[in-house]
Amino acid sequence: MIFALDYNDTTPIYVQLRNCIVLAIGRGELQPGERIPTIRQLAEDVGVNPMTVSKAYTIMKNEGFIQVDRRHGAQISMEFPDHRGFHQRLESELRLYATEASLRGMDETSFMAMCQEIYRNIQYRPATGEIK
Amino acid sequence: MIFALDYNDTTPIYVQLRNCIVLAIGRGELQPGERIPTIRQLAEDVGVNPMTVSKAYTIMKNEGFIQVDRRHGAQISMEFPDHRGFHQRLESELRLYATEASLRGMDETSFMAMCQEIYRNIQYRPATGEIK
Amino acid sequence: MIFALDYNDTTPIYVQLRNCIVLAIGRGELQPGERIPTIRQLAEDVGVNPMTVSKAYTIMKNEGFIQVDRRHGAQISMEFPDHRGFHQRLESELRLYATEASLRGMDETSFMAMCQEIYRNIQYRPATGEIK
Amino acid sequence: MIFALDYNDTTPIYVQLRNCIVLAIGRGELQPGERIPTIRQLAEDVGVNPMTVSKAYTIMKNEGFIQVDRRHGAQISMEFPDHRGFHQRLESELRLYATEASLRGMDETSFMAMCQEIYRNIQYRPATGEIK
DNA sequence: GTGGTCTAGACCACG
DNA sequence: GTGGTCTAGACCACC
Repeated sequence: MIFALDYNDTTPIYVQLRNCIVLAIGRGELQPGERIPTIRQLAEDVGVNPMTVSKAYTIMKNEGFIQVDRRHGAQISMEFPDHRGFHQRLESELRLYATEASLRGMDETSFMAMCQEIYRNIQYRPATGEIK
Repeated sequence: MIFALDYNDTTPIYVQLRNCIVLAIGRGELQPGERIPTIRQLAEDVGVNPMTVSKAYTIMKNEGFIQVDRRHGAQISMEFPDHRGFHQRLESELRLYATEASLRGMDETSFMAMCQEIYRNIQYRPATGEIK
Repeated sequence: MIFALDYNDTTPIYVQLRNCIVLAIGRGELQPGERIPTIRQLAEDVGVNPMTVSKAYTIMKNEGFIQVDRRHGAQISMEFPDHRGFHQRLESELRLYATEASLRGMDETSFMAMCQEIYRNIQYRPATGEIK
Repeated sequence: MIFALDYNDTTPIYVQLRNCIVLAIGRGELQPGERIPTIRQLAEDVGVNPMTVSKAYTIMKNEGFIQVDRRHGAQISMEFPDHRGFHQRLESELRLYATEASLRGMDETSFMAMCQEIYRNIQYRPATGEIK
């Protein structure tokens, strides 16, 4: 597993790791139930401090993205239940970005096209629930 | 002018201030060309150090949201030209949030409805006519 | 006489005024010996404080660009003798900009072409001394 | 690393620091990829407040001259991409200085000679080959 | 250890 | 009056 970390970015490394894994699930590269490397292994692979990976795993566990089993290491969760406050956080972030896009001249059509194109590019579909 | 600052949030105060002002423009509460408080005034209003407000004004000036006139303090820009790299930043942020929404079970219809509802709630519309 | 002042620029207004007049001489719009408006007149024309124009006139007088005569107001100098330290200042400023241009990928040919094109666009030629 | 700061100059210290570093890159004294002192170290070396150095680093980071790595401090960028508006700024500055030089009697030959001599003195050359 | 943020208070140039 | 700069010193998150 290899990730593109940007040390010049102010985003903390452990958040970048978390984002990379979430995006990898979205792209279908990581499947629900799939094992992910141990903390030490991943730390070595991407060349960061194990503490940093540990922090990333901890928040992903808290967010419900991964399951940590002492015997089997960690694996991607089988499903991702709604997380407290996610809906609200999503709304407030979307509002901020939509506002900036609008101010900078992006009209509704372009904005919606971008949203749709991005959403449809996501490979992951929930295992439960019908696919529309 | 009163803003809701969250000191428990790790987001720096000056970024929170910047976001509040961008959102206020989007809501139509701040009009292009309208004066905004002086650094000292806003600092006193929200109870922070003037340097913190100054930093917020500096980045908003660099981003093109406000103009700073040595004589009269600052005002909202008349137009907001595209900013270096905004489109790319928007895309990568949207992808991250869309992915997380999808993982948590939000289908395309719901996601698009949310995006549209948020965009349509923005009051600001770019000036497309002649200068009055 | 009308100048394009940029209040959003951090360059002091009186320096902007000074630069505008120097450039106007270079473009041939202001001729050596030509009268320029009184402080009050120019202040009214461009809409700034008379103190600001006064400051601009003072430095231009010190730099040798204008002559201030109590009876006739001010006028463009007939010649512009070398000013203490100008050569050194020119060199150090050119070095800074040339360096930045080089770092950003501008090669010698492009840089020299730009310098020549700019110099040849200057209309003013000294009254004394042969034209080569 | 030692810099010649001029406290009588109105140019802000952090801009002077920035200019010193840009010039040092141009002279080849600082190589792309090379580490530069930590904020605290440089602050101590030149005898200014760390916040002043921090501001210099921030603008150099924004301008693309350095990269800041949370782990190891800062280093000179490997390449210096074009910066928004630099070309235009260069042109307007060159025009102002070329005009003043012409007014003061510097003919085209002398001016071009000076430009060329300065450019050729720059040691830095953009990497055009493969990455070693 | 690093850079980033914030404060309190001072001084300055500008207009 | 304004914004801009600088200091001294503190605290924080990150690694």
